[in-house]
Amino acid sequence: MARSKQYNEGEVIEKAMGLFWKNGYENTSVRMLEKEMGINQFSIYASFGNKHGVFLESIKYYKKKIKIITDKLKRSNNGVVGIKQYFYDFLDFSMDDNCKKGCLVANTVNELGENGDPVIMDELLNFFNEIRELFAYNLKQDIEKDEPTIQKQANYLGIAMLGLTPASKILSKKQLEDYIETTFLNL
Amino acid sequence: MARSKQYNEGEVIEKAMGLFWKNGYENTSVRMLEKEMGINQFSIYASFGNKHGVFLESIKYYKKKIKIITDKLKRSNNGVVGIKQYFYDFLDFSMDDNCKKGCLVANTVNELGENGDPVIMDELLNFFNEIRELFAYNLKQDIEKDEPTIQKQANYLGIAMLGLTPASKILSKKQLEDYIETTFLNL
DNA sequence: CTCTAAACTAAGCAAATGCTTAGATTTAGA
DNA sequence: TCTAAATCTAAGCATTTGCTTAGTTTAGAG
Repeated sequence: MARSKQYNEGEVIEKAMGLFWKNGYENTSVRMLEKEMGINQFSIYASFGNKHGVFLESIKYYKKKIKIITDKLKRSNNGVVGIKQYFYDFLDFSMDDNCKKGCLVANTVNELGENGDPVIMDELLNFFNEIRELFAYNLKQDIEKDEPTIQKQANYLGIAMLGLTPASKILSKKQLEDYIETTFLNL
Repeated sequence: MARSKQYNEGEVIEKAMGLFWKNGYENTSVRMLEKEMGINQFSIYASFGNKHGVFLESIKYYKKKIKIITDKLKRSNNGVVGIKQYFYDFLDFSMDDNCKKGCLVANTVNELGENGDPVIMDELLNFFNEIRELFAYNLKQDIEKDEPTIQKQANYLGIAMLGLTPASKILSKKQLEDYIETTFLNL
């Protein structure tokens, strides 16, 4: 009946996500997206409505991408040892040819703060809570821990995870590794 | 000989810092600064050169402002107990009529990343190191600790401090307090 | 008081922003 | 093969960005 799209929406969103991850929301312009995604502005607006829409899809794509390491943690059965491995896996995940991008979710929380769009902020808080619950699930494998301890430690590890993002932007890998080691010392 | 300035540079920088702290660098426009500082754009450029200059002065002013709580830590003689109090003091410091602004330094690290202006990034890294050294100084008061332990713990606490900023933007005060408690459990 | 040098106001600059629209191009079904 | 519908290109829209400049006001030395 008519012409078909000459691009794959998933593929172009992956590229968009890369830009947002590296530069943040405001510091990524539609012109930059156009160039990186390899399609015209018209096509961007036709597929995703507006810049906000491209960003929301990018967040979803990020979650899909990070699923590789969260699934690994889900399969792990070592309690706190598995979570510690998750921290190291995340360091690799967030490092892209020596460019420290941190976590897209943490970056966005930092940029938009509490004045950010409610739809986006809700998405981000949900992501944080999923990770926290996953930590709690794994901590339960350490049989000696009671429920209040598990919840406190899961919360602690969630925030420690968030902290890795600003830290990774100014510190050396050695310092980050020392940090992870000390973080898990008293659990 | 000529007209004198009708504003105090320190006073207007305090207001500028408030905006940068709340909104970040890119999300604060010169028009917004003009309004908040209460002076014309011409005066801004006459006093500080450009937006970048206003921001640098704002960072310096922030350091001066946070000195109140770092000085308190310097005077403290309780080792790790004093540092823990510093964490709580910082929570109060960064909370402004229920608006969670985090730490201006951490915010900027997050926004600009490693692509940020070298002069600014240097200023930020210096600030982090000063805090880390202050932590080390206080940790030395705990006589049972050896030097390598002190350095690792100081690094750990510095990053934990950084993490408080993204965390404060989505989590409750209770969660942040739990986090601080767990952070200091095994030090 | 006068005069000059600095500080003021406000209009305006080019460039970049998010988004739209007019028109050419392509493709699949009649 | 023709036609209609969806895609594409690229120019252009109003607004905002950081910064400048022309022209007025003001204060203090002589």
